[in-house]
Amino acid sequence: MFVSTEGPILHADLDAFYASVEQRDDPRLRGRPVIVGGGVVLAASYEAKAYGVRTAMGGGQARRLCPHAVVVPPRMSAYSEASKAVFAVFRDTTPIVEGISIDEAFLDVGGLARISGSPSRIAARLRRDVAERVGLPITVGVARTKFLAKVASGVAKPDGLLVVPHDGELAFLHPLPVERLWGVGRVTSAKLRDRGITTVGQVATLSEAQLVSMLGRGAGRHLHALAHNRDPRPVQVGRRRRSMGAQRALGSRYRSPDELDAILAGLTDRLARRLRSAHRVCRTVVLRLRFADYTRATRSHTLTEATAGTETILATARGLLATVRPLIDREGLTLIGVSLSNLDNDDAVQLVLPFDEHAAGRLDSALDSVRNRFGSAAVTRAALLGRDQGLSVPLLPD
DNA sequence: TCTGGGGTCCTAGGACCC
DNA sequence: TCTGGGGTCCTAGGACCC
Repeated sequence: MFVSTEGPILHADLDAFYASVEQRDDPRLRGRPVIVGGGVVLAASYEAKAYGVRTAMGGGQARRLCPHAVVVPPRMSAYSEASKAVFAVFRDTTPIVEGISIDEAFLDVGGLARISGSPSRIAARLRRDVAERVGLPITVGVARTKFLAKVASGVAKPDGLLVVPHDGELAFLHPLPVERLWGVGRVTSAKLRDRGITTVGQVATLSEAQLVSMLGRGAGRHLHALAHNRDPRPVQVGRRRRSMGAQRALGSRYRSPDELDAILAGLTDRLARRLRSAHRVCRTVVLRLRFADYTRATRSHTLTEATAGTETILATARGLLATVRPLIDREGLTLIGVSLSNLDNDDAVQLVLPFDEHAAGRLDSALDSVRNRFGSAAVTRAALLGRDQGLSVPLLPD
């Protein structure tokens, strides 16, 4: 993992990504309101957003708001391909790229000044390159920190470019509504507004202790730092996925146990294939449920050995499902999902030592020999699995 | 307004270890 | 026998993001 040390930072965010790809690929859709996804809105073009259509809105409501919108089914492979092309442009701009999702990334352009010009010139060229090479509109925010760059792109959308100057950071930040802050969603926003706090500047007048008592330790500290424009997080290259999941909405219809089992098997099979093609293994299987009243529940089980085998994962998921039968019968299931976590590389080396009373002492010498063979960075975790398994040390090869 | 599918991170209690 | 502090892992739930 490579971590940069300097700014400035660009936040590049494709506009109405799925809808823009549809408009790019079908000229008849250009200039018209486009909604991707029928049951639920996955993306809406800016022409549709003008009528109040929003991502995650129910399809019925979206069509009522904008009856003349063109509704198209999603084409995930087209979006995935477009995303790869855009990320290639990002990496031609700077090697320090941190992908956040399919349609946005942070780029550290510190140190590029002599080669590529000022950050605003770099950002303008990036926008032009994405338009020319991929044919999509993209908004770029430029600032000294990740957080501020992200806020800037949000303010500049769509098809915009906004640079926050060093001496104008708080003047830019403090008048904004609290919902602009990354990490302030429905619940946090309601808690703040209940106390009459609506702008970032007002958040900045509160002490960290006040925010922590209002929102909890993590969120309170986070918000306090952001309101004072403190964000030391570097742009990180090569972050790896920490979990992988698949889920399916079931509607309100009753599903027999056999039907549920078949759905579970389908989800698990898909997921295990994805896991293997990513050359990863998992150790924890999580069953996700959502009920008719939209409450949620999860059940998880952690295996002693990592696996990417469909049979092992399915058997674990079935075991978890069996424990929640009564809950399902009582509440009515509307969504079922499986998520895999505790991921590792499938070529991680496992070093197993026989267990005895001297094992803990021997572990140190074993680790030393492993460090000598693979380098010190190779040792990522040491776990005592129990007497039967002995000591197991999963390793990442160089 | 009745909500898809994919993720991240945090919290908190309990088990277990030193 | 009772007491303590510190750490990791597992499980479950929740907020938030795109």
